[in-house]
Amino acid sequence: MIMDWENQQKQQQNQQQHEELINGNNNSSGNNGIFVKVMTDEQMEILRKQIAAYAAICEQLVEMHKSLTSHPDLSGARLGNLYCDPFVTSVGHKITGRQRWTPTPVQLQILERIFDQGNGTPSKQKIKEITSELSQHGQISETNVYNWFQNRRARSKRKQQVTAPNNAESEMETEVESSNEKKTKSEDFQPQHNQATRAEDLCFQNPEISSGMHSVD
Amino acid sequence: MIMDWENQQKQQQNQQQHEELINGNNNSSGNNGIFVKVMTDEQMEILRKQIAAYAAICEQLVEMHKSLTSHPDLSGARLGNLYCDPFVTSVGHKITGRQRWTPTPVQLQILERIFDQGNGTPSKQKIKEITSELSQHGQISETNVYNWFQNRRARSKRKQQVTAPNNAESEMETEVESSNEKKTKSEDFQPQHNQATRAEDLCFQNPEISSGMHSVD
DNA sequence: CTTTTATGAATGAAGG
DNA sequence: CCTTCATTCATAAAAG
Repeated sequence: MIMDWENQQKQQQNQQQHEELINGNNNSSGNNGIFVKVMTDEQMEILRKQIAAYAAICEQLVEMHKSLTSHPDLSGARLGNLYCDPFVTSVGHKITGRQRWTPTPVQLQILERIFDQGNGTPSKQKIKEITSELSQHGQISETNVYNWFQNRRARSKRKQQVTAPNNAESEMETEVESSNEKKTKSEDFQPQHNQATRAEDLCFQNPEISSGMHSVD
Repeated sequence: MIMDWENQQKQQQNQQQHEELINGNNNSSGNNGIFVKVMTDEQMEILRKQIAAYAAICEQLVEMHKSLTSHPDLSGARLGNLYCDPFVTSVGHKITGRQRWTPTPVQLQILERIFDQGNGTPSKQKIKEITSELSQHGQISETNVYNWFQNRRARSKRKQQVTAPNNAESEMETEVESSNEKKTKSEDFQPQHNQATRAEDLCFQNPEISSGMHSVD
């Protein structure tokens, strides 16, 4: 469930691998069950609802916030103070200080979006704009943005190189890649047991996934 | 400000569904093949991040309200209900875990041997060779080898660092920050204090909020 | 089963 | 741009 993912994001919890056994739940025919990563319609629907729930919560919170804050000064920068955690106040020094920037999820999404827009050349001016926008979502500098794009491109390239190192002279279909290489992980290594079936593209990047997803049924 | 998350929604990515007909060619006993959605690892990763982003946003908003309103229970409790999703249980567990390469004893032995030979930087070509050799003893990829050497070197170095500094230990009051002391780098960005909007780092990290928000099960 | 540790992998930043 | 390093994250394995 969702919780598991969040736990992963936070700290190490024990968790175990789980592969869905297809056809294991609705059919007892002699179908020996293959292990793949797969979602049934039911699960898709569940996921959709879950995400929709998140979206709804966000909306509600935004609304609540809007109505609750009739004071203009309460918004924006003030929010940062919410995060005054015991660490900072107690030491006020370097304990909490992480020396390297880490993009917030929101920032990351924006960055990814910009990256996917194809304008592979983040010009100096562009960087400024982006930085400006992102700074509304957390501390950031132009250097951070620059580095991010630099790394993003390099690594996306390297990954492609691994994926298709076989073509030397024949030109492949060099389209469709921009949308394809937004993924960030999962390399070419083979898990010891079994590899999942491959499929075409599925893009869940958009929160409006909900409308898209249930159209399948 | 923070809830500019509408921006995220603007990101119109091409999203499409893909249905995989599993066992559709056989199995006509009652149910003629079921449609399921197959997701690749990358897609799973994307989804995971997407949801994590939502989670982070929601958490931030929740915190925000707790502070802005005098009734922390108001927002908190209400929100909890939104998560009461009866369906979650049907998915039950995580859909897919990320898997990682684990060197076989033989592979490990070979790697250690090569590492001890002193060649600190296995070039790309070298990596290929090593990978080739190791693949005879189990599933492996160049990336795995690359990572292994990276990690091996880094950790070997760190260990030395801990063992070596036995000289001039006069004021070992605040130890462990040895690497931090010489961190006179250009702090282009502000080491964030109260402005942080990163859920991973601060108060949101504790499971309490999570459990509060996810009153599933 | 839960907690801890070891380690593969991801990634921001520096160097060239 | 590309490579390398340092740090952090996530998880398989080990310990309790």
